[in-house]
Amino acid sequence: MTTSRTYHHGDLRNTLIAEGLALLEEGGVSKMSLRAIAARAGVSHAAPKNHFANLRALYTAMAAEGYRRHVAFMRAGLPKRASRPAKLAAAMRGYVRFAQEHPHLFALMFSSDLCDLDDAELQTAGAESYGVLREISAGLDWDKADKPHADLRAETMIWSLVHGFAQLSNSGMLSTAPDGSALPALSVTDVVPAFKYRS
Amino acid sequence: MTTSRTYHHGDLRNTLIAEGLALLEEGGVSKMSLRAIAARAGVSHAAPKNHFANLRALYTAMAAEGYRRHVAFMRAGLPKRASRPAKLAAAMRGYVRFAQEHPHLFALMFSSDLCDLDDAELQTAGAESYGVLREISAGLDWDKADKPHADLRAETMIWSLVHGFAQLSNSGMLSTAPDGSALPALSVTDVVPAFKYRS
DNA sequence: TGTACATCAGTGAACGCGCGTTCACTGATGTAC
DNA sequence: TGTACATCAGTGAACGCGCGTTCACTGATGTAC
Repeated sequence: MTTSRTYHHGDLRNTLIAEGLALLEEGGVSKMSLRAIAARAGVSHAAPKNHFANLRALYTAMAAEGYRRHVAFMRAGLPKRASRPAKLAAAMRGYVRFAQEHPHLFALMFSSDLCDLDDAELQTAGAESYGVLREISAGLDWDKADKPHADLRAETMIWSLVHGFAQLSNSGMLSTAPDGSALPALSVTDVVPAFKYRS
Repeated sequence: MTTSRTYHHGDLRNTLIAEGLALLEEGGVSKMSLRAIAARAGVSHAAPKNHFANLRALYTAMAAEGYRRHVAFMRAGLPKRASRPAKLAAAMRGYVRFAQEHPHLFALMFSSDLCDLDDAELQTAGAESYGVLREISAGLDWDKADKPHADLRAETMIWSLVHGFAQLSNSGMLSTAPDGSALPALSVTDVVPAFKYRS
């Protein structure tokens, strides 16, 4: 947002996405509305119509931006020259750390209630995020590598594991036992099965 | 709902929970409201106040009932006399099948936006559900069983795996590849690492 | 067995609120000549 | 370089809607005597 305001904003589309994400991080889904986001962007609540057909389209664009940040998070922690297992561990930790640091955004990215999950831009961004785990887990050799679809099973296992861990962690279910007592903090990598790579 | 209606309903509390769950299954979270549930129960929308302080309390009671059904689902598929690995596989499949057959209820049960996750009744019901997996994965011996918190790590791995698999499955992300092509259908048990039991 | 009365669990109208959307409008910008 | 004009991207008021909540009320039930 520039200090010298003009009648025309200049970059309202991106500003709406950015302010929407900021509002989401602060207050969660329940605090988001077209009016609140427009107000934060310093614009009347009818202005977004020029850039997004409806609220759902704005949420979808926010989710796509979420995936881009998600990819960046995973890539940021990836050591350049390291063993593949070390890279996999880094990517898994990045996945979970993103979810933990941006719980509301993480939830938005998987919410069919709020986003159009079939949107092309969202699909593209999501595919790139998924691709990070996919690449690293290709050729991952574990107990059932002889069974069909070895690579698919490996990437599905890794993805389920990090995704479930992230969700449960965000629900507070990994830090407190059913009886209410505190649990020792586990990392997602404490919970990956043993494996090696075929190649 | 009885056919001969009286002024006093007789079992409105349970009816509200049941009709709320029915509405949730049919239309998802966005179709739920106090007014809609009351109308479904054949009662004015002020009547629920006598049984639930607010909407959140009703949602929380619905989620608790969800956990009870969740437990029943997992237990229903458990073979009485079978190896522990076979029991674990059955419980995992029950967990995922529940989520797939009741996606909206499953989402409600983990939603801090809608439910009071600290509610005593909800905690009790949730602990029993968690307990099923916990019991079966106690003593599960996998690659890192010598490391600390072996049992905690085992149950966390199993839980993360089934939970993540269920979530991703419900988001449609396990049936369609990033490029849009169809994927072979995997079961959650295709994705569990090898293990044996210590005892 | 009948009556009085407190309590419980409903009714239905009204309230205020925030929402997304619509609409006539207007200021700013870019282009043609 | 100046003017006319189309187009773009805003404004702000108004709309209707569904929501949860409140409130005075009333019918049904249970209990005391």
